[in-house]
Amino acid sequence: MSERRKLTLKDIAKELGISISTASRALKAHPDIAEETIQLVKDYAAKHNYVPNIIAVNFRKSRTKNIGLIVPELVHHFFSTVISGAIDEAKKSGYNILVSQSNDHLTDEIIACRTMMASSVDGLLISISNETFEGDHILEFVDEGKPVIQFDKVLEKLSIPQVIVDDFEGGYQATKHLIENGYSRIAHIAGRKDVLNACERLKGYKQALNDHQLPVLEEYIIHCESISEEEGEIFMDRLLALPNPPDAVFCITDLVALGVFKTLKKRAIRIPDQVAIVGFSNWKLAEIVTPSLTSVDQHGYKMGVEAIRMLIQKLDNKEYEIPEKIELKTALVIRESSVKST
Amino acid sequence: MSERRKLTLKDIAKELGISISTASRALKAHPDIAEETIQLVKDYAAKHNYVPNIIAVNFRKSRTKNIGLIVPELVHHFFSTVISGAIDEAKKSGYNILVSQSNDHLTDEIIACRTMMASSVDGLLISISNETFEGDHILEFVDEGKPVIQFDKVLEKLSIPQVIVDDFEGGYQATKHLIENGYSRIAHIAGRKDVLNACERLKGYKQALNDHQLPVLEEYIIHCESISEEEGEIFMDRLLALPNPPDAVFCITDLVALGVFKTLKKRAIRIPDQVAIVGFSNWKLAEIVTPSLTSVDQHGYKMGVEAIRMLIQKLDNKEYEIPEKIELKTALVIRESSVKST
DNA sequence: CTGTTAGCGCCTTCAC
DNA sequence: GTGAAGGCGCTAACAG
Repeated sequence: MSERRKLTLKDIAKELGISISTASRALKAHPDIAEETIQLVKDYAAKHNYVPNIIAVNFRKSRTKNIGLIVPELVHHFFSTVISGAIDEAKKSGYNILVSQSNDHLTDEIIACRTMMASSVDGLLISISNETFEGDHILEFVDEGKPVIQFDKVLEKLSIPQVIVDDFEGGYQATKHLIENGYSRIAHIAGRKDVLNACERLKGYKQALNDHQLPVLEEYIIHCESISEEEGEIFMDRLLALPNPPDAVFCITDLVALGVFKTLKKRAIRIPDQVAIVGFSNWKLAEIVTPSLTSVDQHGYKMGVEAIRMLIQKLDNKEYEIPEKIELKTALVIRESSVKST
Repeated sequence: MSERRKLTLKDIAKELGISISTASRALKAHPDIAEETIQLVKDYAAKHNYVPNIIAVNFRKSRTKNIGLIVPELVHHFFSTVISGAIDEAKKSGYNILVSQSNDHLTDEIIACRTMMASSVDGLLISISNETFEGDHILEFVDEGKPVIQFDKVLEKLSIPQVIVDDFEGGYQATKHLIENGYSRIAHIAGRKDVLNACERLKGYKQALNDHQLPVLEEYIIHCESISEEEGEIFMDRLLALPNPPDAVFCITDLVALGVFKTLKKRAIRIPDQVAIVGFSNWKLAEIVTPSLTSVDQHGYKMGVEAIRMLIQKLDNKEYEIPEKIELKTALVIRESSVKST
């Protein structure tokens, strides 16, 4: 079993009575090595199953073939989907994905970045935490000449390429869908004011109302802090307490929508006949709840794939133009929670 | 900005008029270097923020400080929880986690293993696919002298250390709980006969019935193939068609339980008054469904932590004994689906 | 066509 | 207390 030392080029060279470099070149079928030498070496290598020492190769080429990937939270349907896409795509080019999480804390994110840097990944994919408003720790990568791609949650001012979803469009579509299905008093339980994605969704919501001659009412817009189920419950209660309560709610994310469900059920308010709901992200739970939840899909897998592609193109230094920003279209998945049964 | 070449030991040595080896030793505060030299070097290094080239260090030590982690499916609540624990724990010892997935296919698993091997991880954590009954691809790691730890879904015959959950106990507790809550005709929608975890849960179920003088009825036990929501629906229908249908169902996993929910709701059968349900894994969905689902928690995060600990102990070659098998206890999380409202 | 040489950056005997 | 030298495994420029 173990401890048979791995075969090296040196061993092959000695055994075959050739030089190390010839052996090296033969294995790569270098054009000016004799065909028969190539065969000789390749056969020997195959027979003794020679495997090049990757650590040495990487050292020589000063790279690792590893790509760092930092997300706010790993145990999260959307992000795990992105990771899944990133892994599958990276594999195709022989890259590995090294995952880390920030738990939505800036300090953790900075540590994760430094660790990634220390372990010498060739490049980085990052989706920033809710607490990240400065990106010096991210720029350190760029300063080292390592490419970085932001995805989903991005820091606009960094001027680092990004792969995002069209949150504005998503918000617009969700709201438009509600309007077209006969709802007119549409509230929005929004995200944090300081998070870009949330702002875009809010803008989309407002624009859709405007485009359909509906008023934008400030009392219909409530901003979350923790983006939790509890907030959904509480804020829905608050909305219902209004003199003129809404007949539909567009929620910043499915989890919040779930809280809204709870409040409505507790009060025996029928969904979608009395109040309609649309979520965002299209988590697994959207299909599970009763009634099932209409939600805006963000194409997480695709986002992972595209982000990796962009990064690998930069790494491999292909000459053709690489777009600095990819904006994926959202897809509204219409289910029961937003379509009246009549 | 970029392209300022990184500082090396050589640079420091030249600058300070000392030799490379002295610089190297000084940075590690080697005992027989003069205190003042140490200060000199350390100060210089700090001032010019010298960072050792990890790739070179790893090459020298022929290791990577990377640990491979292969799961059947990344986008899966339980596994992402395990990964999360593994990452957090590995970080503490300066190890990185390199994630890959098999999609529950043997071929993909083999490829993932080879890729991991090629990229030279120092060790491997693996949870096998449903199609894995031979483990030569896993043994290749061991042959290379790289430690491997199995977790959750393991191949018993490999005699490779494992971290698992006590599935037998989980099945036993779930069934016992149902019995104690007044249910006596308890069915089990089981997993595949060829998957160890599923067999253990089934054994636990049977044992609990035996211990409480209840008969084990073959018609109450149905084996899944794909472990899907659809199967839950179909099999529940089948169970209800029995002359003497069950009054409770213990499901191999929460997803299957969800299918059971659907069938019961479709037929307007009240949960848990007419039929009780217990799931397994305690996914997020268990708290979300109505009524909420009683489920057996597998402590995924802890499993990730323990598996990494075990592996790192092997890597760091600590001399004290390392248990070859850690069996975590399950925890029954009692919710509404299994407790009569009376 | 093939071999020699010179590193990549770091660590570690072995001398002095 | 410090330095010189060799080598980890592989690649590539430079000679023949």
